[in-house]
Amino acid sequence: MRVKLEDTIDLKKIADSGQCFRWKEVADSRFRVCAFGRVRYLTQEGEKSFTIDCDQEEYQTIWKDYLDIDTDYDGIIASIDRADDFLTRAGQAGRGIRILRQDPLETLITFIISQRKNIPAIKSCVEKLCHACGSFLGNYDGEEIYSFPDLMGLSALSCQKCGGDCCTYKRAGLDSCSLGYRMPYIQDTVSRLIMNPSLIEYLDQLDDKALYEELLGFKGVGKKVANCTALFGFHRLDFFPIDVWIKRVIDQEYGGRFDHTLYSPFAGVIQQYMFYYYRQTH
DNA sequence: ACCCAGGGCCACT
DNA sequence: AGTGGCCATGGG
Repeated sequence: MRVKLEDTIDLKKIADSGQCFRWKEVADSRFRVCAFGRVRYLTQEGEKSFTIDCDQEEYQTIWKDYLDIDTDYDGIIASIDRADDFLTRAGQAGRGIRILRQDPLETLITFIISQRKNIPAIKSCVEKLCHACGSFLGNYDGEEIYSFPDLMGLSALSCQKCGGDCCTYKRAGLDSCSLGYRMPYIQDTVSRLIMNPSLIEYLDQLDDKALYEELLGFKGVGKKVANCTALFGFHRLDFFPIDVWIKRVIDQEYGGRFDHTLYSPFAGVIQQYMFYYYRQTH
């Protein structure tokens, strides 16, 4: 079906924005997206329109929320301080980026993995993890696609028999999915969630401050990963993750100090524009 | 071979 | 509260 919006959407920029790691451009302007155990193709039509291969009902119940269609991103760009030259340019460059409403578990695990990896390495690591303990969804573009594993699948990571380097990997012909020293972090997080199945639901209803503190309680989750998880996995648009790239922006463009609270409650959106723009130009 | 990556933990002050 | 060494792995 074809979708027309009031607001701008740019699929390529979203795919390159570092918030999601399972989008693949399979042809010009055409993206294969795997989320919520489904595989769909999104194709850019105009700057405010795209197509998706699903019916109206599925779009309304799943993908409209996922793509955060109800948030006015052009309005956020319009609110950027014109006196801030860098941010004005970043906002223009990033027009069309949206903050996806991604699955909280997938986001948490993925950003624990992300530490000390570049984006291509994160992508290949996540794909290995999906292949090792996700569900087979079908063949697409000549590739076997697997869902991001649920808690049951992830629990294979701490299989008692195999002591972590699990039989699931052997079956998939993989080693430890390149998780490296993050393996025990993931295992600990997964076991906490299995012991408390309503924990995600609980986290979701906390306010920003309380959510942040709770996220910091997971092993392997520090300030940066907690910020990314809150922003991308719980759609808390006011979180402002500071990674090596944003640190460079702040140091080189703002003399070491940038007050993101100026853009509350959308500081996280501003952060995405900075991140995207700076990476495009350096 | 080399450098670094959407960092966090732990042991020090 | 702030700092520095260390961590496992792979992409460029």
